Amino acid sequence: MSFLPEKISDSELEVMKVLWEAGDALPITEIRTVLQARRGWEATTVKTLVSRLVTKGALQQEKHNVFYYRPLIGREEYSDWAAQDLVDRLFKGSARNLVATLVKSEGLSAEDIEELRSLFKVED
Amino acid sequence: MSFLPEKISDSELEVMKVLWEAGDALPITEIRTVLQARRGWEATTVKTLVSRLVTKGALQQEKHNVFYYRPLIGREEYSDWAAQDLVDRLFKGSARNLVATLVKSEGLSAEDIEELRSLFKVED
DNA sequence: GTTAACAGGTTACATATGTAGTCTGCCGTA
DNA sequence: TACGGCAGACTACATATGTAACCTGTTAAC
Repeated sequence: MSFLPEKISDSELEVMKVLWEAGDALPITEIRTVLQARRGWEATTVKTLVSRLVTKGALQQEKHNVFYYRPLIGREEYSDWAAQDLVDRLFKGSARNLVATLVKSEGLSAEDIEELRSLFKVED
Repeated sequence: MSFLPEKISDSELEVMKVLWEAGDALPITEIRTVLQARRGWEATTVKTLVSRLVTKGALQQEKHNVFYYRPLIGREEYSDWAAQDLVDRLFKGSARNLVATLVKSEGLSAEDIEELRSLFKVED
């Protein structure tokens, strides 16, 4: 159940997102540029977060001219884990309860529901 | 969107759960008894967590012979918020994506899916 | 070739979190 | 009525997290 070496913090997650979006390993510069624009973070802040992620085993360093960083955890994988974690912590382990909550709380539009119905049909 | 005064940490959440389950305000003793059994926490640990929750505005103290603690945030309310937070942070703001993930990741049993279909019908 | 910018490494520092101890006063029981 | 236990208040301390500066060496541009 735990392909997650350690918890990824909120700020660290921002770094992961940049790499997931890129779909490829990136050098620090690239990551920094995105996060400077997106979050206003200083270069050193980004470097710290990246280092911590490497230590945690969430990123891998690849040496070229300069280090490139590659996610060792996929976005899907992480999202699945986070969803399951939420289910376990707050929905008594029942994914159904979570979905019911989303439906009731208007988190889903009519179109969403339409699309989900087809998803469910596939599952039959 | 934010009826949550501040973030509730994992350990603090355990305290909230005890009160949510009780469905009523409880004195420290009661909370401590449950968490000592459930998590092996010392009395002072429980007291610290309760204090922090009061400071955060998640619990209210009611003075009787002794303080009773009452949740100011309901479990439903918190769960809704946490679900939405997850959706925002990892599912691009689309609850549909989260549900799709749960379906794909086998988090839902055949019976779950059956029941959800009826939920969706109600939503029509 | 001298300088400006940046990579990589190290250090910093405040707040949050997990976990718990001390101290003081009251209250119920022997 | 003396004492043991617990409430409430305060303090403690390590690790995690958010955010960033400093230092040193390289590299690219002038």
